[in-house]
Amino acid sequence: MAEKKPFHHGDLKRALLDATLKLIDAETVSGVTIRAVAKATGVSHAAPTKHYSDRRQLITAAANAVFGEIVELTHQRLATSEHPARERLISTAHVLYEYALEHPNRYEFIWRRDLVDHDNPDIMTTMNKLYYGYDMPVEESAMDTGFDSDTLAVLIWSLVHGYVDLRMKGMFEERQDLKTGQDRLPAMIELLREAFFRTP
Amino acid sequence: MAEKKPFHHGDLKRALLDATLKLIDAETVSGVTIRAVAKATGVSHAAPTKHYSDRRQLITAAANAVFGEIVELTHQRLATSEHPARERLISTAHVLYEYALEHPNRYEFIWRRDLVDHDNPDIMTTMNKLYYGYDMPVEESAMDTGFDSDTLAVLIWSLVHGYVDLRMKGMFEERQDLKTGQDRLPAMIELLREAFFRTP
DNA sequence: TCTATAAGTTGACAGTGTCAACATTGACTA
DNA sequence: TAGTCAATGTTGACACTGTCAACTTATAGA
Repeated sequence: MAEKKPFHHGDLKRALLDATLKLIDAETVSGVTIRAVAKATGVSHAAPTKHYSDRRQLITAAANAVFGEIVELTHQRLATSEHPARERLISTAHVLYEYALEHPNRYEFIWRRDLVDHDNPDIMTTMNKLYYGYDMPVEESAMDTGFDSDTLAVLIWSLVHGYVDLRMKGMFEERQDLKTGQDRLPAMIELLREAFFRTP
Repeated sequence: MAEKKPFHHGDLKRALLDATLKLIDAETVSGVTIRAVAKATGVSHAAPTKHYSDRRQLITAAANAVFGEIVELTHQRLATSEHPARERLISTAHVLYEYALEHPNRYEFIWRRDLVDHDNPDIMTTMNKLYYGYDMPVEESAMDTGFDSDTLAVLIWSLVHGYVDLRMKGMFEERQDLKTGQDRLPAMIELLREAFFRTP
């Protein structure tokens, strides 16, 4: 019990990142102050600046970690999902959807332009992996249905992101007529299935 | 030129709101500090607290003004749009889209839960007017196409909002394969037209 | 005319990010 | 093995923020 505080932390950079994610989960990204992260890691208030030059850099690193998780889950899901292209496409949509519902605070902050530097090299690398995961089934689906693949990709992305975003913001709960059905994505997916994938 | 500063401003509450919107347009919502708004209005740093108890209340008032504008535009557009329900529905989508592209900073901040109190009575009143504008053509379209109207409404909202949101965040510019087509909503709308509105 | 109160001002406080100056440690080199 | 230097951490300071209490000024109504 004598070994209290070694001057050097060992892996402070990683520890700061973990503390940041924990704070985001617990009290949204606005709870992430440099000083709070430092305190949570048991280190002086200015120590983080030695590893992350900025608050923005710290939060950007956290966003990169989150995007990484989503990439991982997407690739996993694609590896195990059914063959037909339309089902693979829908699977990728569900990954995003489920992650957002399970980690709302994380899903919210990764899109904050003021807090996350989306031009950061690491982020861009992660993003490309993400695109790769989504593009594959999109291409297949497009060939299947005869629709323009770019448009189809943007449509799926927009639809899922938009629904998740608005839902997290409580838009749909306010409406009396929409109050009942909480989980509306399945219905929307079904509607898309009918619309896009019915054989003519 | 002698009449410099009357102690009472006259309509400071309104002036503060205008200054807030101007700041949002000029440098995003993060530029809206109480003190900056006060200075822009030529008033002391604590004066705003007499009209808006909080920074949050001030920004909420600004959001209410923006939602009001969107309501106004929606109703205008519906009054002049073509009769077929599908076209009226698409018109409402375009209102949101065009407003967002013209005033990106405004469209961005109105959804910020941490800055805007969406439970505020004024906001809720404005929201209801907004829903009313969208619901009317949705109902008609649903009857036209045989799809569930709630699902259709959520789908349109989600799609437009999602596209606008992701586009503003630069998601689509990063992709080499999507770099060319900047304005992709028309194509998506066309795709929806084909998918939903083709007569079976 | 008097007075309560709405509307503004001033000064203070704690919390924030960030920087410069200093202290400690460990790794590399001679 | 000794010595040095860069990396890592600490401390103290600064300007800026939102917010509050205490004070001042002007206005509306009795």
